Parts: sequence; structure tokens; C-alpha cells
Amino acid sequence: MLDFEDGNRARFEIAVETLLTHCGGCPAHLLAFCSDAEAEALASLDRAVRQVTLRKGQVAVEEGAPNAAFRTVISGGLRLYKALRDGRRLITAFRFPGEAVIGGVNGEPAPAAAQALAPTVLCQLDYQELAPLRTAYPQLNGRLEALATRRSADHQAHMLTLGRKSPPEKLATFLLEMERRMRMPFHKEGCETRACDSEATVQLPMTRQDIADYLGLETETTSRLFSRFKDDGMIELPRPSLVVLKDPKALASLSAGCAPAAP
Amino acid sequence: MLDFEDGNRARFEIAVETLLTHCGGCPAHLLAFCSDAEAEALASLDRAVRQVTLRKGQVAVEEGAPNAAFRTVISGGLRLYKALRDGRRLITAFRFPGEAVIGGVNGEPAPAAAQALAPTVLCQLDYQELAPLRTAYPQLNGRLEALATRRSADHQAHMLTLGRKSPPEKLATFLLEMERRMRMPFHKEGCETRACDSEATVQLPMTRQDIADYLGLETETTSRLFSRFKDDGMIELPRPSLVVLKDPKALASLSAGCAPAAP
DNA sequence: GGCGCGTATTGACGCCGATCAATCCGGAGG
DNA sequence: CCTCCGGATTGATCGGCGTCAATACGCGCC
Repeated sequence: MLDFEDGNRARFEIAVETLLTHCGGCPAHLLAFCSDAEAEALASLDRAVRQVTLRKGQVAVEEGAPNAAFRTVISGGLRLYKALRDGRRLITAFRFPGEAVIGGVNGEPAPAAAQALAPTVLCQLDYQELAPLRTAYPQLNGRLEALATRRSADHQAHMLTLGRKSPPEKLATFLLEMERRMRMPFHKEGCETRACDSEATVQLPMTRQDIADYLGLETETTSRLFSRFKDDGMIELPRPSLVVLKDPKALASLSAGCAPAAP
Repeated sequence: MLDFEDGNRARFEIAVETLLTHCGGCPAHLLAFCSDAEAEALASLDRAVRQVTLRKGQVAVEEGAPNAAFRTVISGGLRLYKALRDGRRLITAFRFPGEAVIGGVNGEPAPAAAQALAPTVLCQLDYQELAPLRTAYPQLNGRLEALATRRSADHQAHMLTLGRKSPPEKLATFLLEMERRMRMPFHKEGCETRACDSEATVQLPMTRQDIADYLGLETETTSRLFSRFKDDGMIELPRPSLVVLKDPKALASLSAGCAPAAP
């Protein structure tokens, strides 16, 4: 445990400052910290903040395990998933740099496993260690609550996708979601007005199987849908992992459930 | 706005006391307040806590509306749902007495609409009014965060159901979930050890259409599954809204995804 | 450069759940 | 008591997605 009476205080100040200020320009993901710029300062917070490196495929959190840490992705990416006894898997979410993994606050079991999509670095802070920060900096509580509430809203949106959208609508929704979250450095001009009207390029750091397990589909169906979207001119596929959204409006219309999804 | 300098303070004390203590024996639903026993005390908290009465079918919250209130069901029930443009609907959750409806903390749009399943009474507290309570009683923050985190976990569990379970598995999961949440006064003996091994009776306060929209199925499929479960001896159906779980173990096995779901 | 494995794609087929349609049931109201 | 009406059930049919199977691709490694 940490207390504020010793020399650690200064380090906490830094950590809290980071937690509170870093994401001013990042409305989508509150509480994201451990940015590249501040990684050094945080790295010095041994014990309070641990940096964890994961190999591709390595599991950072097991589903159901007591998961007493707040984690933020620094680089790489995570798939969060739940599994049935017979091996069926559903990916509940992906997490990319700047995004946090919550769950298991009061020693509760982790609702989902977290596995590295690729070599990944996490910033990890035990909830236990977070406690003194909460009392010292009450604003943190609001941030954490807002983050959890936002997760809840995101999950509800994805439940709509899983439960009521057709496979093409699911894929369209997924592609637009990825475009919004990744925002590659090029093709960015026309995308500043929230919705992406013009062409955009998206790098997909996960496999077709992952996408299928995220959307409640099978790999073959997912692959066929990519091909169909390509044939229909809605996307281009220079590589399986690189998607150019040629017609974002058509995708958006599909995603919203307006058009009856071309047969 | 409320402040602590005036005579309202005493009323806040009561409200906070209620928020903090009422649900000591209710591990499943933190922060549930406005119990029958304390309804009177809370009713006196005009402005801070409003009691709202809804007719059957009345909408308390519109999807996407600025939703600045924390709500708790006192009596009746709610369906929370999202809709696509063409009318398709997914019920993301049901809320029963003692359960809270969160979402839209910082003036964000409500992630789902809330509609009364039956005549319903809600206890409603604007987040704005909650703010002073937060600073005065920091424990509240943890409760609210834990509640939001639990919602996130629940939603992930339901995502697994929506995305990866077969229709029979979905219905089995639903029936067990309802049994756990409703716990009718009779048939309760054998059910105290968490999992319900023996027979249990569940009252369903929603329609087949609601169940279908909750599970990502169609009404006819849902109805057929009820019939099949009855034929297989897993349930009895004295009335469409009353289900007797004759073989909870079989249902649990279905729900967990062990058995390949009898054809 | 060529081998080998994991991933992606394409093909063929069958089943199950969505869809359309008809009937049944139970409660409210006349 | 009968009618009416919304919800529930059952029936018949169809098509899309899951499933099994084969092939293509791409990258690392030797």
C-alpha cells in the first residue's frame, strides 16, 4: 500500500496529474493515460503503476479471475472475450492505444478475458493503489464512473448490432466503428466533421475470425461479406487487413438499418 | 440547485443515508434506494428526489435524449431498448423494483429508451442534484462506479447470449436469469444456494415480443421454444406469463453451452 | 528460393429460424 | 352471454447463414 506521508507523494501527484489532464483533447476515451509523452514519468511510478509487456496471443486477464487492476493500452491492442464451455467465443470489445480496460472493481471476477492482438504494452494500476488517489483527487471518481457508464452505453450499442442487425449491417457497422477509432494519418481531411463522408482507409489489426467472433458470425460469412462489399464497390481490399471505405454513406445507411441490405 | 447552507441539509442527510445503507443486503443491485419502507422519507425530498408514475407503455426516457437523472424502479418494471430506423427493436435490459437505470451522466444522450412494462413508479434524482451529495459523501462515487461497472459486466454477459448462443440456449439463459432476479415467494426453499437445483416458478411481466426483442429472436420462434421446452418436460406453462422450471439443471446446461441443444 | 503453416477465400449443401398466414385463447366491455 | 381485440400459438414455406470441404494466399523460416 501507498500513503501520502512519505516521499511517494510527488509521484502520485504526477500520476494524478496525468490521469486528470492527459485526455482533455480525447472526448472519446476518458482517463486514458500513459501516453508516449508521459510514459517516462509514469514508468518511474514503480509499484503504483506497472508497465506490462505482452506477446502476441498472451492473455493479460483471464475471464472470471479476480481482476484488481485498471489497465490502459499503450501500444498494440487487445481483444476482450467471453467463452462458452464448448469453446464458442464472443469478443465483447477491442481495445486500442489510449483505451482503458475496466471491470472487477471490488475484487469481482473479470467479466471478460483480455488477450493481446499483437505485441502489446499495458499500463496497469491496481485498484487498491488507486484508492488513495480517489480520496485525494475526487475528480477521479467522476472520470471512472463516466468511463464505466460510457462502456455500458457502448455495449448497448453493440448489443443492438448483435441482436438485430443482419450480417451485412453488422460488418458495415464494424467498419465504420473501426474507421472512427483508428483514424489513420492519411485520408483524414474529409473526416473531421464526425461522420466520414469521403474515402477513408482502415487498418484492421485483427483476423477474420476475430471480426466474426465480435459480430456473432462465422469466419466464412465474414470473408464472403468482405468480398461482396468489394464487388459492390463499397470497399477496396489492397490486403486483407487494409480496407478502403469507398462509399462510407452506403455503409452508414446499412449500419443504421435504413436500406434493406442488398441481396 | 441545492446547497448545504440552507435547511435542505437535513433532507439530504436522509437521502444520502438511504443511498448508502439501504442495499446492504442487496449485493446484486448497489445503490438501490426508495424501498417501500423509506418511500415516505424520500417522498418528502421534493425537488431532489422526484417520484414519477408511469402508465403501461409510457416512455420515461427517450433514446438519445439528454438524460440527466438517476432512476430507480420502485414498483412495476421497465424495458430499456434501442431501435433501428426501420423499427427493429432490441431490448438491452429489463429493470425491476430495486434496480437502477443509469446512463447519460454528463448530459450525454441516453443510450436506450425506458418504457413501462406495466403501471410503474420510479424514483428519480437529477445528476445535477446528485453532485453536492457526491462531494459530501464520497462513498457514493464508489457505489455509482461499481454500479456502472456491474452494468458493463451484465451487458457483456448478454452480448455472449446474443452473439453466440443458439435460440434454445438463449431462452434457457433468459428463464434462469429471470428466476434469479424475481425469486418468487413460493418454491423458494431449494433456491437459497445460488443456483436453483429444484423446481422454481417465475412470473414473466413482459410479452413474448419483448422476450424475442431481448434475445434477438422473433416472436414465433420464442413461442415455439416455450412449447418445445414444455414438451420436453423442462418447464410447465400454467399461463403464458407463468413458467415453472421443472428441470433447472437441464436449463443451466443449455445456458452454459455444454449440451448441443437437443434438436 | 522453396517449403510449410496459418489465414483468407471460394464452393456446395442442408438446416433452422425468419417470414407470411391462420387459428386459438383469455380478458374487457357491451 | 356474446363480441372484440391483443397476445400467443401453430402451420407451411423459403432463403440465408452455418457447416464441411477444398483451394489460394502470404509470410516467416530454413
